[in-house]
Amino acid sequence: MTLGRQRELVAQLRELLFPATTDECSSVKLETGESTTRADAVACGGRRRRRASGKRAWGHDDEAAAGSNPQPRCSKRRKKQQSSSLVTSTPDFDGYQWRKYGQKQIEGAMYPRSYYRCTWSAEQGCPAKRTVQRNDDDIVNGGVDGSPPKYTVVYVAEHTCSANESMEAPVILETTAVPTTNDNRPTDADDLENNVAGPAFLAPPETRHDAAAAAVDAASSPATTAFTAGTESPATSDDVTWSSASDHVVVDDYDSSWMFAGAVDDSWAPTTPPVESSLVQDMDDFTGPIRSPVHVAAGGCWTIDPYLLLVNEPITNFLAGFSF
DNA sequence: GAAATTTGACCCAT
DNA sequence: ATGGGTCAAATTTC
Repeated sequence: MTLGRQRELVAQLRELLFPATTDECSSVKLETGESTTRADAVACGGRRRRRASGKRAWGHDDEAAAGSNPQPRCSKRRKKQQSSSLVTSTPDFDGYQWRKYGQKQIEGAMYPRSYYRCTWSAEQGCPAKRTVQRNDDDIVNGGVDGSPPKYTVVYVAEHTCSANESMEAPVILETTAVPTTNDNRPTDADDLENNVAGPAFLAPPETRHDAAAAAVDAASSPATTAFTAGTESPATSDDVTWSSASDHVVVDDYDSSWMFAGAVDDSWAPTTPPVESSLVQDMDDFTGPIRSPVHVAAGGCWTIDPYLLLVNEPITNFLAGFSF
């Protein structure tokens, strides 16, 4: 593979992983499409729904809701809005913090679709949303060969939230469990911790708990574990079995896991041999966030360090995990 | 008690 | 009429 080709693939990957950071960081969206939303539809009379058989008396709800929701829903027509989608086995690791606001069983789909909006949608009016749905073919591919389940993630609208935690902190694209102590890391890694994944981005305990479920979920891959901070797992872990093989970092060329595992290891300890199992934390022992230096600041946006991507060769294998 | 998630109802586009 | 997206009360979790 030529360097140029690799860079091209890196650019594509960046688009996939940061579909919302389009202004400075990207200009192309892969697999773009149209989706609908009411969130930013035209202003109108502000009609509000009323439950026919509410679980609670409504009476005051119109006023209360109007007070809590400064931008009452008022659309008469859904506005077409551009979206981008990708297929990934690690849907959580997109660098933003999301709050789930709904889940629905989709007609003809085996798994429900989860709806998320930016955590800062209320505070900052960020319109970004996404849906996550596990692919149907997981029942065939995921359960037999041990490959992680794939999720189709559709992003709608771009983040307008300012330089808050979601941007200051990078994507936690970690797929390996790394001790949170600094003992095993060089100074530059410490800097990365402080600057890239500072305390501001540490997920609240409950979120980390959910992320742990995601980790277990992603751990269905024989080679890796996954973890994130700030997002919750769209998948349930009840259909996942924990693999003890995750105790070891193994570069897996099947999906994205290989990249982050290997890349992280190389960057966190550039002068040392590949991480040993002793450096990898058992999920059972995991108590803190996992940080990844895979993403670096570039032009005000968080992006992927091309070097780290190029550390490992089989990038095409990784990219094959996405749908183009 | 606060925050996040769950879940059934509601609403709109097709 | 129906499917999909959203709301918001109830529930769960910490």
